[in-house]
Amino acid sequence: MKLSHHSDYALRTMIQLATSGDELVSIRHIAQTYGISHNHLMKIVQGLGRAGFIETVRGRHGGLRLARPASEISLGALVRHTEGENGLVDCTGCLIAPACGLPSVLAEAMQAFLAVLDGYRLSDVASRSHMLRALFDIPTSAAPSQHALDPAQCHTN
Amino acid sequence: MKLSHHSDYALRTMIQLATSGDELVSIRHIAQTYGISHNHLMKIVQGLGRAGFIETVRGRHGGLRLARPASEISLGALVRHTEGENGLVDCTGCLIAPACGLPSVLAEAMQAFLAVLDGYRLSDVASRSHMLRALFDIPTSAAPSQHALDPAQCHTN
DNA sequence: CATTAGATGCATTTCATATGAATGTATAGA
DNA sequence: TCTATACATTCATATGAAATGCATCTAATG
Repeated sequence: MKLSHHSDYALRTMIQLATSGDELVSIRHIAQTYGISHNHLMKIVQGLGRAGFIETVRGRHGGLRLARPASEISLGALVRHTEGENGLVDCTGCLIAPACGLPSVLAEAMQAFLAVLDGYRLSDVASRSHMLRALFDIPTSAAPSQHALDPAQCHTN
Repeated sequence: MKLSHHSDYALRTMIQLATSGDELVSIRHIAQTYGISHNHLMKIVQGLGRAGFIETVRGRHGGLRLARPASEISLGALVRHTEGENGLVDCTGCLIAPACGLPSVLAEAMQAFLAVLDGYRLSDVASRSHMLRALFDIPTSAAPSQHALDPAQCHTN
């Protein structure tokens, strides 16, 4: 059982945007950061845009930014969006479907999975902003939009 | 996020074996029940055998049966086996891996998922034995647990 | 010893996913 | 206004894991 690359890249994109604050970041730049296909990321971004997670700005100097603060974006909502809401198994055509107790158990397990993610927000997984900015090669001058609190505070470990 | 067909078929096989009691059931028969590839199911079965979930009997009138009572087989253990124990994402090569908070959150969610499955046993999802026996076309005379009767019933085609 | 059924390795096919290419649309700046 | 840049959209292609098929081996039964 694996998260699709689609979800993986969507989450990484969101982390990069969270770290970049109000700065616009281009799809090309993000794709280069992770060494993935520009075209592929484009489609993922469109999904994120349509779902209201990010804002996209066209034209020269365009790019992406979060539509809301990272602290207001639920990881559960993100994963629900990127993974779709379909069940873990497809029982259509299965002979024993009417008598099978599996779907309900799997649905319960899936709910538990998503419930954990609902308890975290984007800001929780992008909390090491100092380290992340270094990795993303963001100049420290371009501080994350809101108040710049003590960078030492960001370290969670 | 989906369970692999591999897991799906493994679980279905286990349900059929649970419903068949001590009777040996051939791989061919199970494959025909679900309309899937005999060869494919063979490999899944081998995995279940090596992991100690089932007993396999070679030779004429051979087949499969559960290695332990269905009430002692945990669904969590089964899914852990069929899905492997690898994480939901592969972070090797990801630039931000050292600062990324995602893996730990996903691991926690996965644990919650498996914890739910650990709370159920094979017998829980195969509990509608009367209905299942009808679907599997198991004669009601062949009681769920005990001895075999009519040898003619062994032939699957 | 012939038949049945699981064990195993290898080749092939299938299909969702990922990638690439081409074109359209919107914005900024010279 | 013109050009460069960047997101939007559609269609075509490539890739890789999963599934399937085939051949051969081992084991058990009558």
